[in-house]
Amino acid sequence: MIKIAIAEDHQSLIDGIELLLKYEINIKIVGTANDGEELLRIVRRNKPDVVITDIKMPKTDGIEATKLIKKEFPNTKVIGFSMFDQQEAIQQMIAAGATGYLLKNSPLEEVLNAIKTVHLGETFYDKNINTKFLTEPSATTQQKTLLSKSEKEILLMIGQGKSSNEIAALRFTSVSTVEKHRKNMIRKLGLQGKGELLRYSIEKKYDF
Amino acid sequence: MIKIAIAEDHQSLIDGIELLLKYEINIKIVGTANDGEELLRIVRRNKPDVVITDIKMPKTDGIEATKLIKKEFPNTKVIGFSMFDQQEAIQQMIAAGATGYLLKNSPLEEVLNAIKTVHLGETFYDKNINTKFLTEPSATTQQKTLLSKSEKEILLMIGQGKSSNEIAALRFTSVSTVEKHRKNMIRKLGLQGKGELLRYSIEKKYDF
DNA sequence: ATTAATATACCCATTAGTGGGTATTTTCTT
DNA sequence: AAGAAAATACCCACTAATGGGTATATTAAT
Repeated sequence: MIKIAIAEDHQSLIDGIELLLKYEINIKIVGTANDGEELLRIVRRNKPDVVITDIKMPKTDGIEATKLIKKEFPNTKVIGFSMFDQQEAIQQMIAAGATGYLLKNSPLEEVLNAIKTVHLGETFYDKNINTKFLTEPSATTQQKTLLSKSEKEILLMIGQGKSSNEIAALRFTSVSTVEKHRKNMIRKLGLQGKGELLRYSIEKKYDF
Repeated sequence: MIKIAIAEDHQSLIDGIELLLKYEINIKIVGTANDGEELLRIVRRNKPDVVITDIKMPKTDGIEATKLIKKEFPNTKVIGFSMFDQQEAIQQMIAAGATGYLLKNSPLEEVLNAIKTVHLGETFYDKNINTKFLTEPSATTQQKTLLSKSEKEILLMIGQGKSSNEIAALRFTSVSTVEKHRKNMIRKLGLQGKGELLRYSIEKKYDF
């Protein structure tokens, strides 16, 4: 019996997966969540063998949730689930400890294949994922260390519409520091133009 | 027997709906599509009684598709399907002829309720939709003529990351004019702060 | 323990965008 | 033809963001 937990902010999709797994006698759904915090509670309580989690979720995102799950329960297998073939998101999920990845525009039956595969300890990546970069550590390493912790934190706030002034106040640092981080990010990401950092942070929220 | 067509760019969700409707003896899925053009072909070929369509889709979006369907087949009922409670999107779908609207974060069973309801000629709106504005024509009318032609054109370019300078050059007008249009839009939309117009234009693209 | 990376904070200069005006011409509506 | 709405274009002033520097303390990695 494989115990499954699902986290995904679209209830309709959870319901679809539940329907799919309903008649699988050796698979049981032990919990579903619409955000990362709820997922964590379910995992701690029901200790599933396999977790399927969306990346973009309220409160705690899938990447953070995966890190925490793997830290507490290293034997629990995690399968990432998202809209697009976003190299960065997939890399981060794998770095966080996921051993499977599914895309939402693939047939639902793939969920079943993925569950069975990762439960055996193997990796499962959706056919539509460009797996080239997974074997090329060069590109991977570059991308991985692109943005630092503070930079990501600031980028998130930029995406929430906050100005450098507001961000500085919230972080108890000077405006110059925030501006410095902005400039460094612009350089690292190869952007140019006034609104481009804002655009980048907004689009990142949606593209996975 | 109610004949259904589904258009939705996430195959997994289509599969979920198919599973749900599988054992409904008086409902039959006559076709599924991942974009608007495909949906049109299915509707012309199989003449479904009820169409369930996502709004944000490749090629032809759900609003356009609905207009074309209702033009050719006025008796076909259309149910809109999208992520969020976006007033504007819902209004446009209703204006295009939809008589039902579902949100993706609602339980999948709602799909069944919606199909049965709209098939009877009634309207069905998801419980989580704020339906106030549907009964208040004042707000509706205001919104419809909010932005003028030039303003929309400029807003689109802003969303593409163009600066006022670039927009002015592309439109063969002065920068002051573009800036004036920006200010008018900011006033009309009730925005404030530097990046907010950019954010508005970007989010408009994604939020439905 | 030493080095590398990150976070902190400032300097100066420039530009894009915003806020608040006015005014003229063009286009649409009736 | 008259009036309303939209598009055009400018004024002044202000702020936030960017580009390009430097410098020091703190953290992380080896």
